[in-house]
Amino acid sequence: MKPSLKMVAARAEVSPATVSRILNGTAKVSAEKRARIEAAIAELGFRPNMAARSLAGGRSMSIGVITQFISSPFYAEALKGLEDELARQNYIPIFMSSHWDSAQEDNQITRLIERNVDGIVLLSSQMSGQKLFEFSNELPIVVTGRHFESTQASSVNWDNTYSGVLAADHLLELGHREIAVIVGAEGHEDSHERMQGIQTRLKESGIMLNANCVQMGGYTEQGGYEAAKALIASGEPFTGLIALNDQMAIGANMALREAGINVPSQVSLVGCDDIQFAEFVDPPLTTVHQPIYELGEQAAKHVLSLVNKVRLPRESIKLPH
Amino acid sequence: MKPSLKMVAARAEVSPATVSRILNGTAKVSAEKRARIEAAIAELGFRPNMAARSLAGGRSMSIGVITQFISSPFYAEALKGLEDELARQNYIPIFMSSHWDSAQEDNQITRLIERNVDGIVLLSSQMSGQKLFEFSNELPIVVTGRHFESTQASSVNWDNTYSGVLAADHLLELGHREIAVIVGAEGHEDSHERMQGIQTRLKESGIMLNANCVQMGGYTEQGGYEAAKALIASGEPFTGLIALNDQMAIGANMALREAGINVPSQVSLVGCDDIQFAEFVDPPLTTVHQPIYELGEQAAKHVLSLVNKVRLPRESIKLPH
DNA sequence: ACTTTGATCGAAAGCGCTTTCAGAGATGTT
DNA sequence: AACATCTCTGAAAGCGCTTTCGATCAAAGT
Repeated sequence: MKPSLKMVAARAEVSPATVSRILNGTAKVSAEKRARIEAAIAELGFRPNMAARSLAGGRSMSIGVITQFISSPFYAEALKGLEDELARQNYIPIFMSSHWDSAQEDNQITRLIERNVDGIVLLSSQMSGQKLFEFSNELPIVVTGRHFESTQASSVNWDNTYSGVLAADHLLELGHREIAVIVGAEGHEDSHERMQGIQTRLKESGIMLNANCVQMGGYTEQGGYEAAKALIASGEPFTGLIALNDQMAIGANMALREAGINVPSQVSLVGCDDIQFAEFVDPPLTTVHQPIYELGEQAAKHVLSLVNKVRLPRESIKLPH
Repeated sequence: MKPSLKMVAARAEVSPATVSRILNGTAKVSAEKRARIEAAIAELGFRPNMAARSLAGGRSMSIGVITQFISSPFYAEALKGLEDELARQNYIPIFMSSHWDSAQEDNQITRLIERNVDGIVLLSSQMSGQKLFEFSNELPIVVTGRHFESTQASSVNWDNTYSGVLAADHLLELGHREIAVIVGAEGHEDSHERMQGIQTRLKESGIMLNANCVQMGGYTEQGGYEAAKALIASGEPFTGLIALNDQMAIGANMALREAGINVPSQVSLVGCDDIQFAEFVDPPLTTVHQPIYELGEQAAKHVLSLVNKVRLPRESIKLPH
């Protein structure tokens, strides 16, 4: 059968406790025994059993990660960042999808807790602050895309306001004065912040955003497509168009093309996020790059710091663009 | 503290064994006790501890899933299919990326075994048949994108030959006689099979594929882009172009556009896979749809059947297009 | 020479479940 | 009425580790 810690101990002629100690580095062991144990481990091909470890030790060396949809192109790089950073510290991520459904999100978190994850990362969670707070009493939580802090929770985010500023600046520099925006969804902090940044800049340039020029696209290609159609149909003139994420920008691009409006000669289009596909759209999408990989990495670092109760600089992290 | 099975037992005034029995449905329990236990579970909000379960019971109710890259747009739907089907049977997937590196793949499998997964699904594994066989002696394995069978392993795949046939037929029906192909990578069964299908059809129409008209694109956008450039540079005339996956087709599309070759009026382009983004390319990509979601679902069904030693129809599954 | 201290290690008690084994009733059989 | 069969249940032994507690022995202090 599979070699167990006990067998290693027997072979190295030490007690199981000592083997455990060198496995975890929890106490000094004489060089001689250490050598014997390491030899035994190698000879037997011993690999500790995580179930037993987590039962006895109380930690599972795994972190739950909840996304809207595992394969969301938007989070692709973030997941990679998470995976890499966790692996570096010998943890594994357990990914789950909530499919934009807050009930499922709840349910998934419960399943993760049941599986003894040591902490949870929520990418763009929809959950109410109240619920979030309750969960954060049970185990360490890190959220992205919104602000949230408590003793067992922190958040990692980009400076969304600034990304709005960048998008607006780009259009202003090109000389556009009639600008339309496709926003995400109601109540999304990041959408709101980006909009904030845009409006600040426009106001500084003496431009007022007409309400007709702001449409909601729900962050999807389809939504962006429809939002752009609505903008065109509204008759409101615009020569610059900002979509608050790339997926909507791609949809909008299609709608513009279908309406016979050329990008970029007639309308300048700016997206946000710089997802992988952005460069393969025709024309390649102008977009505000966000350090997505780093977001994942930071999120990982922060849950682990909470798990290990190591103090990391705490105010919500804001990654630059 | 967290409620344990023992506490439930105490509250319901039965033995822990009986609680376990109703939890697992492993034996009949009188209606009266069942009711008491269920009440106790609800009142205490008891959730079994997976680590303990898997230590005692020998199964972890989790399946390892290895992909090249978790967020690969190609596997997006497959992962969803896996996730859904596993959830239905109360299992969870543990996703890991191998980043196209067979050493990492090895390493990840070891990490999964260490974590007591009950089975493993390999999406487009690069691993040698030998290794695969060794692992399949340790635990149930299902592979996709290649053929592999043993007592503890099976494979799920599409009928790739047929998808090649479909792509070729499409171009032939449009009247094309000069056809070029961008293939995947050396030694990839699926690429090979698709090519097989294409050549069969072309031969039937009396068309010989010139070696210059076949370029390798490594399944990436970038690779497709370069392959198309090479095709154009070769001077070989072609009016129909098949890329053996959509990502390469998207790259090829860019190269054609840059070369001033219009799609579809000058060259008809056909992709393969029907990934999410295919419809947002300009022009929307013609592609051979593959039931990717179903692939994931089937893969899940098959590992679980191996895990539970239930016999499912075994010859490798071939899903239609 | 005798107590203190410190370092290294083993015994043993769990962690929260599952599962075998056998006992106790209930039911059926001759 | 006596015996064989079932059905339901509890006691108890682990599953493979971690961790506390105290023992042991060498070095150090007085």
